[in-house]
Amino acid sequence: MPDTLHDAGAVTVGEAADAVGLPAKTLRYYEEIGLVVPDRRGNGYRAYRPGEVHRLRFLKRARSLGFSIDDCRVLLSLYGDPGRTSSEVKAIAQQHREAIEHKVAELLSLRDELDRLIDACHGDHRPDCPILDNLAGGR
Amino acid sequence: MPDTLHDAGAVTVGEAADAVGLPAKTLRYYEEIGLVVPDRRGNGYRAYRPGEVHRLRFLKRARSLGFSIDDCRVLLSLYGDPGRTSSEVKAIAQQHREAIEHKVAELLSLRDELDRLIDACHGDHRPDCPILDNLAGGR
DNA sequence: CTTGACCTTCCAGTCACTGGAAGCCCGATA
DNA sequence: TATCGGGCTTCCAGTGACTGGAAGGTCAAG
Repeated sequence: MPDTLHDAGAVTVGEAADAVGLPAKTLRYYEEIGLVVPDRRGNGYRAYRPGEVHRLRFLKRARSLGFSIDDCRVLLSLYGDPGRTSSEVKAIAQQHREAIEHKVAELLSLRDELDRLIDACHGDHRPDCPILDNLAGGR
Repeated sequence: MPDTLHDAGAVTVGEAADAVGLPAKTLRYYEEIGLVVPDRRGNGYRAYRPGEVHRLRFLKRARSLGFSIDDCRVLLSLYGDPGRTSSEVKAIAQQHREAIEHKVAELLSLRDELDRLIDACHGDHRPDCPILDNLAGGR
């Protein structure tokens, strides 16, 4: 576990995972797709430095807000770019917000349609069922 | 295209797809997973009979209501089972409704959180950005 | 020296398709 | 009869974002 002089402050994938609250598998996946690429120790073990752990935390938070991996890639690069503008960041967030809003509208419409079918179905021991009738009727 | 005496009323995958409004690829996929398995003509072509086209329409409608393929499998089997009870059907629909409701709640919570961040961000040419700050701060 | 907990890579599976390649079949035209 | 175009066949791979598992290397402790 040392290499302490060479990899000062660096931690293994398991330690980084515990520190951030993501599975180690996910960290390996993020490396594979080039999101957070740690150094390696002499034995081949990943060595996450504090900056990379920080990026992982950033990623975890962004993912928990529903941003796609591609969005996260852009957000991370903006985060690391002193020449960014806040309008670039805001645009991504707004686009994501609209996508969510759109999906909510879809789901609410589905829910309402299901509610109508569920209300129409007595739900007893008999076989006749307005839900199946609707599915079969296709309309 | 005949075989008319043997496969009366049966249509090819393309014709069935057009009739139902699903891509032919999807019909082949539904056969692969055992949802709707048509006969074959002498030349190997799929032969969808009216009953199978009907099941495909049922599937299309159920999928458009957001039911999973597994749900659809059960719904189809209930549809074809005279001994079913409407309560079985209703239970599936209610479970699906609750899953949708749950997802809506999640998305609305995400949306509200995004709204707060978006409102806090002035969105101009300057680099400082509460959205990035929040992602980086993790809290 | 062995145990056990790590770590490594690679492969497969998830869900419901979708795209594409290679090749067969059929009706219609030249 | 040759061939052309369109539709049919199968099989393989990719999507998003991981997740599970197998086979094997590494390391500190007992």
